[in-house]
Amino acid sequence: MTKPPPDPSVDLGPLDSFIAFHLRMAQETALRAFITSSSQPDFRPGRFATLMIIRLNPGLSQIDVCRAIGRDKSTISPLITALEKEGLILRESSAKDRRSVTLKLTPAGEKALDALLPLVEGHDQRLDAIVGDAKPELIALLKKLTAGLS
Amino acid sequence: MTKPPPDPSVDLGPLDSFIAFHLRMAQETALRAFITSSSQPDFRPGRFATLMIIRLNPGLSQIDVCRAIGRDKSTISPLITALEKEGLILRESSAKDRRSVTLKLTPAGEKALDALLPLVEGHDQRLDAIVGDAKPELIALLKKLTAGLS
DNA sequence: TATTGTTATACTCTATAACTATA
DNA sequence: TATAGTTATAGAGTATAACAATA
Repeated sequence: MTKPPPDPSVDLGPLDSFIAFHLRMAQETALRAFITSSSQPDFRPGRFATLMIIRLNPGLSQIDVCRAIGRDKSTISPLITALEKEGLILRESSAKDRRSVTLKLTPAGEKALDALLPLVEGHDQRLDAIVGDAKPELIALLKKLTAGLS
Repeated sequence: MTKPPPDPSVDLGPLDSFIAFHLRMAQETALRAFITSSSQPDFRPGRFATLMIIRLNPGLSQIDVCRAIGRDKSTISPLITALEKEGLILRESSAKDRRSVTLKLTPAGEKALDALLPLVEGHDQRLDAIVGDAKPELIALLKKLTAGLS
């Protein structure tokens, strides 16, 4: 059976006034909606975010990517390896620090990212439509939470 | 190595204006902060939410719990089994529908939940302090997202 | 036929720890 | 000593599918 939709008829008590609870519900629901709507089996938010960050910050290292998206280096390693195998990114060892690598997109990577962008934008427009004018404030609050809890 | 803190110096481009991205960052950060601060190995948000919902809605079935927290029944089953084994909840088969069970807390379950509550409240007060007056609006927006995407 | 609950299984995401190589 | 990256491994958390019992 599939995951049932949330049922507001149940009394949530204090849960209903917890930011953390609603944060989780919204995030999970949004992720699920995204996966369903994209229907691209090989396409997960982490892939997109990584490609985008590399495009915008060519030459950064893996550890920089980790910091940007808040993951450990061991989490990023296999993803980077996969993207390289698929010919979407290039790794060169850094001249300055030979422990680290510099990352950039290949032309194929640029193309792949361009193809994904409308998909992601389409999804986020659904979210935009739901929150309406409050979007800037919502994003500001979410950023404050992320920063304030780090 | 540990997960590094988010680094705002990286250019996120369009990512920075995606609700979904910040939703994910905030939720993950909040979860991590919660686990760190509670430092109760056996205590995870899902356990707390389940106990609380059963307290407030005694007599509901497992499928009702699933709907309330947006999980599949196969996800809830082992959790309910564990809570019963620990003597925190009681299951009786429903008189009305013998396929389903009715759930309620035992006295030990009430006590366990009471012990957990301050921990959870303490954590959410951290979030409250960060968002300040905007809390009601934030929760309203998150609920709208959850409802609108279901 | 549909639903409640269980179970087996698998998948995704994540981190820790131990390692190499460099700094 | 500390950091960048790899790899092996393990642990949450989740769902799908098949099933039994019941509706």
